[in-house]
Amino acid sequence: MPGTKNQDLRKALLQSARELLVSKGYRGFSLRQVARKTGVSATSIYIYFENKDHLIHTLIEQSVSELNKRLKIVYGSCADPLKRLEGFAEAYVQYALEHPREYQIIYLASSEDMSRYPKEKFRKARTGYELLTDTIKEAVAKNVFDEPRPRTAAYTFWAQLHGVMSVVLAKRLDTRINQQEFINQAISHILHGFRMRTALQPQKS
Amino acid sequence: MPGTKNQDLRKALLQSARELLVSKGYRGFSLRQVARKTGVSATSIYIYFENKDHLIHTLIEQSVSELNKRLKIVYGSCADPLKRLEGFAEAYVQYALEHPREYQIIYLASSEDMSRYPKEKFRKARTGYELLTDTIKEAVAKNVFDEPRPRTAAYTFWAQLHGVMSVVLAKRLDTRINQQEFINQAISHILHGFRMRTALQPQKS
DNA sequence: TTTCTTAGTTAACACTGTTAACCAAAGGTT
DNA sequence: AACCTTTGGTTAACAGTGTTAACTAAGAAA
Repeated sequence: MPGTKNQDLRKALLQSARELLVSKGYRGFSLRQVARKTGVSATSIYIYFENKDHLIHTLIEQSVSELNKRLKIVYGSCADPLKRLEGFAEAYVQYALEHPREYQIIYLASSEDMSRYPKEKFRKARTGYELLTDTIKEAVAKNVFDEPRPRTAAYTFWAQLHGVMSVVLAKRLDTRINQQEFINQAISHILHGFRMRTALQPQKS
Repeated sequence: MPGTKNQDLRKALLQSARELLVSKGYRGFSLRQVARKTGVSATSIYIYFENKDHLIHTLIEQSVSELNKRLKIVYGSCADPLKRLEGFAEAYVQYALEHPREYQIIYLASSEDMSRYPKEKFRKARTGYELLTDTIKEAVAKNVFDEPRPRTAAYTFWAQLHGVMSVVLAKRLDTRINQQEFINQAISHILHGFRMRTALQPQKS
């Protein structure tokens, strides 16, 4: 029935897809299951999405904008750049812990086996970086940081955070290490790494 | 022919598998292709490996021990703990850049869709962490670091490095950012984050 | 010589993503 | 009203996947 607004089915497919991805993981995720769950034939998916990768890209896009939304809130509610940076880190971590599967698929896009993540969506993903870059610039202006390349620094910041969370989510931590403590220590280290570096050279033995 | 030492075919399978994984990526990797390339039927693989995951685990194990070998060299050839730490970072980065596909499959093991990476192989993977932990302890002893939990710190160090390299390899960097410069800055930040933290609080505006 | 084990095979199952061919309902045009 | 075209969906099929079951041939052991 062409009567039904096509966007309805599209949304339903995305919803089913997300639920399946979250419950079964990426490996156990198939288009045919998505179709079955939605009560529609498998090929209908191709009316709304170019292919499997495109569907997943759309899922990722949603997750990214959810994460960015949280970052924007922090940005708007924190005046001090250093505190704001800390807030970014906490929001990021919180999102990753609350939605581990979603978080992981965000970074799935890049595992190069996946067809290239489209430029346009990539740009959208970058708004988070821009908030971060601005914050770092502010910190530099206030002489809290000494950072010649704020944009690069912003990427460094995210990259380090991502590494930490990917280790946590992969449950690759030594069992003797407390997870929350690990995260806290990592955030502290990361922030500390951005501090004014007077006298970089340590005392030689 | 039972005459052929079964380890020969096993090795040949692993070799084909590695080449395919490197050339086609994880997505385009299939057991049947491995078998075809090796000139054997697909089901023969199941004589030497429990299943696809187990084959990949073995590949990962090899890569991990290659990486660990490089780290051991650094460990043995660097007296100063701080320089050694830097050497670890460089060796790690170099390995990731030289063998990007291999590096990526190491971290593939954890993407949780994959069947659990066996404990025993996991332990082997930890020898790298131990070298690192020792080095950090040394640095603490020399009063270069102030680190209450060296083991946690070691994980933090790897996690951050991993984040950096995974961003680089996923080509997720803004085109305006120079890759090598990004890596260098990241390493510098990471090391800096471990430095003695006297006067942690910044001047408030 | 007969039996047993080993290393390998082929055939088959139940899936997968994706395409081609088809169909029915709705809308617009004459 | 009658026709055509588009839209949103279907079923059937293709080529490929991981994995299992049943089988076979070669060598070792009895």
